[in-house]
Amino acid sequence: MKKRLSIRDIAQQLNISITTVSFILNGKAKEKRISEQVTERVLKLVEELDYKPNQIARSLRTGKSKIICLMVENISNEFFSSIARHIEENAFEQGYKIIYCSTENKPEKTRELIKMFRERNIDGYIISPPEGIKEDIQSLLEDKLPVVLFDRLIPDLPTNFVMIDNSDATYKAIHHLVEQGRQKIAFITLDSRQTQMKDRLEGYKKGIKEQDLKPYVLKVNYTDSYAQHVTSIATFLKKHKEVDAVLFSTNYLATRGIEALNTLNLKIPSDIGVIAFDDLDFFKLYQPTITAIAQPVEEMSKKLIEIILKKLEGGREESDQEEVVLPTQLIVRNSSLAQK
DNA sequence: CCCCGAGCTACATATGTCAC
DNA sequence: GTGACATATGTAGCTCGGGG
Repeated sequence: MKKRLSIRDIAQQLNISITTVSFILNGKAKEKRISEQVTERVLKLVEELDYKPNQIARSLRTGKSKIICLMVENISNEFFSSIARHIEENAFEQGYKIIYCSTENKPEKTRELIKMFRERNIDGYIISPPEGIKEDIQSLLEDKLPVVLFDRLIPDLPTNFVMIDNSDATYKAIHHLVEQGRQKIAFITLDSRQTQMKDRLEGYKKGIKEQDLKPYVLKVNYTDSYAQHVTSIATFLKKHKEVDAVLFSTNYLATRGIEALNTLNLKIPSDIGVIAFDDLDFFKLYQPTITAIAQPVEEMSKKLIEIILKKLEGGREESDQEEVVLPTQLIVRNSSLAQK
């Protein structure tokens, strides 16, 4: 069995100490006043032998892994994957790597993932938490591990977070639909106690109440399949034929909802107006184009990584909690416009 | 007193060794 | 067979020695 090259091999081959090699590889040659000759010889040999420091050993010594985990609901969702992409890029620039994983909104799976990350000495946690993991997050906080939540909060647990103004987002959407002459506006959402879902519902209700309209709300199960969602939405709309506009609380409910409208042969926007949450590429390309509530993905990502790095590098200075709430933008397209 | 760099140790965990 | 103790792993950070 071939043994992996270690820093010791480099040192022995050049007849210098391990420490010297370590200094040079960590960019401290100047600071430690190591001669240019030695520095060069080390770098050359490292290159020749293609030596790579053992990250496990390194993290054993330093207690740092230079890895941040990003736990999202579902990495295949375009919203989360584009957040992930931006975070990865920002982290990479700072010498950090990202590990993604999907919680699937399951507390048991999330718990196991957090446990695994702790055992692997992961430096920081960026999490969009499912319900039921308050204790786990709390224990991370107690151990002074850098944690930032995003997309949703855990009620009664003070943490760093980056969010959007969910209630304002749906409120503005209702306002726009009313402006376009819609009067029977339905809200299709998840049966969920997650804060972002509660807030989106609240914004809807506020808008409806202010306009003195009748609320139409459908709550579907998160765990239901694609087909089940399509059926539930179609059934709901068949039952409430007077509905003339639909606001969807997530991007996947919107795509499934559009499919439901197609099965019912309802035309957008003449029969029914549509607004989706999140600005997916699909909504720009679909005919008619779909009006969408866009989250500031780039800014959210930037903030997230900024906060986590600040906690990471800033030592243990008991810096206060960072609470960021960003505005959304309603991107008006054809699906919500008034009919002449 | 400075410069260069060698030597030692902590870190977490698994496996080995030895006395009983 | 069991429990106690020793050793090995790769690295970074600190201390300090030796030569000038």
